[in-house]
Amino acid sequence: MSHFQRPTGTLDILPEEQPYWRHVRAHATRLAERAGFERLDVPVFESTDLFARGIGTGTDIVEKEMYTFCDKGDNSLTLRPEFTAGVVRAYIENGMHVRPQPVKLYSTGPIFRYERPQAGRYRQHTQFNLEILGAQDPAADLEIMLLIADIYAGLGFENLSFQLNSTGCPACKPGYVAILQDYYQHYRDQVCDDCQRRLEQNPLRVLDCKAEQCQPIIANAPHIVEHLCDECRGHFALLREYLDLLKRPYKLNHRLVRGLDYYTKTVFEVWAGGIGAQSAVCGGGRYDGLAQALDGPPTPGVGVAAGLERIILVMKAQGVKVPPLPAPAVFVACVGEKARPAAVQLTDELRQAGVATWLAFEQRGLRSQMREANKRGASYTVILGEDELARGVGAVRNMHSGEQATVDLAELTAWIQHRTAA
RNA sequence: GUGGGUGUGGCCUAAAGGCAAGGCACCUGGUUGUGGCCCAGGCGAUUGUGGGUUCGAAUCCCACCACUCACCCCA
Repeated sequence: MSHFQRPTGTLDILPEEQPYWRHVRAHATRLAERAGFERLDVPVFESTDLFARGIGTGTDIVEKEMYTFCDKGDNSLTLRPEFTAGVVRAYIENGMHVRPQPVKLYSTGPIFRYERPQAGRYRQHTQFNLEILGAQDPAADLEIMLLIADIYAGLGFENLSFQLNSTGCPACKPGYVAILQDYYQHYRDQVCDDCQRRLEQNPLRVLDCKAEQCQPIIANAPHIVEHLCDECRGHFALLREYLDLLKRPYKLNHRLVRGLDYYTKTVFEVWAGGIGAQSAVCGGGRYDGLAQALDGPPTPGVGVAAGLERIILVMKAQGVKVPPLPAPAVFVACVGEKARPAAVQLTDELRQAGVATWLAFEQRGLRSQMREANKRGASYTVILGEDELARGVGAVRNMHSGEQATVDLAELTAWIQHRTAA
């Protein structure tokens, strides 16, 4: 065996896996476009500085997870560790703020983060991403959440848990952080080492600590929703009112804080069971300060990113069926060198007519070719040998019933077309 | 970055210090030109890599690599 292996944390997606991928992508794309989202493709790599400034220099992603390299022009570039920063950059750079607002965009493709792989986590994974730029209305937050919920529902998912919280804005978040830090003062020597560090660097993160000794302290910690400013409180109340109106269940999770700096107001995740410890199948929220942080015009935004590998894990765990790979409609077998030109010609003719056709290569026994036709799941096998050539016909065998007919070569394509039309 | 588990043909699984065995898959034949079931044969492994112990290592020891699960964190 070759000593070449795929890089750690990457995936080969084999042909037999593709039905899942095709189905998820087609479904998500269809629903996104139905809701007025347009596709935006952004580069796989961007200036390192874009992500550092967009995501935040104190975050794990920027601190230790980026694939950063220097190109020959001595520019520091980074393989995108998420979509949002690139999408907002594209919005600003292409002057999309002069289009009718808001702009609703979807993107899909590979994302790169240098992490230790585990169930549902890879160094290269694939996201389906939605963003609404230029809308402050909580109805935009709602629309993102509804769309993502509809995508999961349409895939047949059950038992998903929607987790919702608000993390405030620059006007109220610092006040809450101070209150939280103040509360933790009393328990400084009781919390885990990680939380001692978090209290200095990223205080909100103490809330989703899983260490045993921190649980009772978290349970009694003040809730951010009780310390929001008027604007944030109103926004959050309206969003929840809409969700209730539409009878969309969600769980208010005071401990939900996300790892990226740019989030303001709404944050949410969707959790699925049965796929290991990495159970979030999507995560998102509002980022009203991001465009400005990237030197663009002040532009509110809200979005979500869904991980396709995890979605496919859920599909498998829940036994969701997907359309199978298409099998060839016709297998062209040929006996004897003299029949080959006719076989090649017939194959081309069938394909030009839109019939999925497989041609047997090499000179092999008919038995072997029939076996191959069977294994490939062909509906019909056309046998071309010297007998048939002499009479200008092909022997056409129905591989399901075993019936065999003799058909004029001139009419064969139409004959097959007629019988294989969906 | 930390910790646990696992590495034997393409895939699955035996061999517990003494000839690396079997199943699936693949190829060929049993039928001069007819698939699925059956039967026969064949191809295919320096046992993840490198060292060490031993007369002898898939097996014991060490290191590295990879996979995997979990922590951290996240899709």
